[in-house]
Amino acid sequence: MPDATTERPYHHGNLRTALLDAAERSLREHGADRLALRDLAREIGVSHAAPRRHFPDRQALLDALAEAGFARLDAVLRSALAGADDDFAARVRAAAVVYARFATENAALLELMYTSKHRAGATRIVAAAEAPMRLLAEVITEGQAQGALEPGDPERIGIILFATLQGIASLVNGNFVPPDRLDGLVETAVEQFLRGARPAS
Amino acid sequence: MPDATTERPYHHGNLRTALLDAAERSLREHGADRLALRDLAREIGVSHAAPRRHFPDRQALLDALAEAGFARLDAVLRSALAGADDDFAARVRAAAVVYARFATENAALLELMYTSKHRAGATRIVAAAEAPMRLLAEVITEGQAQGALEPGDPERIGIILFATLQGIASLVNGNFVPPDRLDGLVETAVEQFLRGARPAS
DNA sequence: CCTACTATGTTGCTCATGACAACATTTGCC
DNA sequence: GGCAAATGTTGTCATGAGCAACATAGTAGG
Repeated sequence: MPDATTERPYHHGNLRTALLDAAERSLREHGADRLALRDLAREIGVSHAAPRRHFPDRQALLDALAEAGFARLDAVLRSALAGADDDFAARVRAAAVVYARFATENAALLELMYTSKHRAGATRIVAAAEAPMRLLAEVITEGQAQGALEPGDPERIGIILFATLQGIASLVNGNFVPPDRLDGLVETAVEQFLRGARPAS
Repeated sequence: MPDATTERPYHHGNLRTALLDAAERSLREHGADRLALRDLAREIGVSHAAPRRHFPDRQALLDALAEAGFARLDAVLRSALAGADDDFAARVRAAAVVYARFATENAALLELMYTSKHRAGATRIVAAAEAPMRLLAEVITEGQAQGALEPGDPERIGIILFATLQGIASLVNGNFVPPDRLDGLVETAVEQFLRGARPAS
């Protein structure tokens, strides 16, 4: 019987979600290294072993966070593109700005997302990453159709754009470049990209 | 008195270096997460508390590894550039290829190097990173002098090149892109960079 | 030489965490 | 209603980080 005052039913209801939420906050505040399952359990008010019912081990939770991160990134990008002009340059700019913002506002999460190395079972993460990458590739394809871009494998070109943005964000997140230079760098990168990948006149 | 057979003098001689070496191997084999000071101590044959005399805590060791990593990267880049042609495009290509190789052959180390977030005292790492960045900027400056590049802050342009390469390596290291595409991507990225940053004709 | 003094290692703790097992309570389905 | 699967709980173990007190080895003056 639940205690009327503390209101703690035996079953939490949706511990999994609560864990992911708490984990994301912890990630943001303290980084992945200091994220402890037991902390989350305490914070939520369940026993220290409860998380195990939803995530076999710590890494599984981190993987789930990364996976969700890519989904969110995809959503954010899609939303930005939906609101953007039809002009190819404008669309690339919009995507780039949004990506950069997402990447710097969720630095620790980004790290998690791209740090799948050394785990065999990162298949889900890689799959989740395909959505935003395909999205970029689609934008590229549009650009090629508009004649703004040289022909060629759109995926390859998209990957390079993706990589450039990720690299810039990574340099900012690592304090190698002051944050106030972010926008300028992204802008220059996009300009160069547009110039470098346009058809030979 | 040292035991003649086990040959273990009370003082190791240069534990610090031994620790860094062992740490780098462990990093390469198991990743930063599973790097344990006690493991290193065991492997080297000293007591579990010995590392503390050289690194106040685990993070300090990781920081030292990252710092050394940037030094090595700088050396590798310098060496590649020293052996490269005077031609600007050739120099950029050489640097890019070497960077990409270093980054993918030392994936876990690279991660450490760029993951200084969330630590206040990462000053040394950031400082160490300046060497290779300056090097890139110098190459850019040369290119501008040769007229192969548009004028403008060489640092900014160098950062973008740097970021692009880092991003590509990161995507490969994270298994988001198959390793055999690395060379092609780097090449394309360099071509686009050279086209995108050259002076408006 | 011999005596501090400092650097470097060692032993022995404490504490936290992840992982696991055995048990308890719900929930839902037949 | 009753049984099986979910979901939580308590208890335990192994491991590692960090700290303190102690031991040993170089080293620098006197």
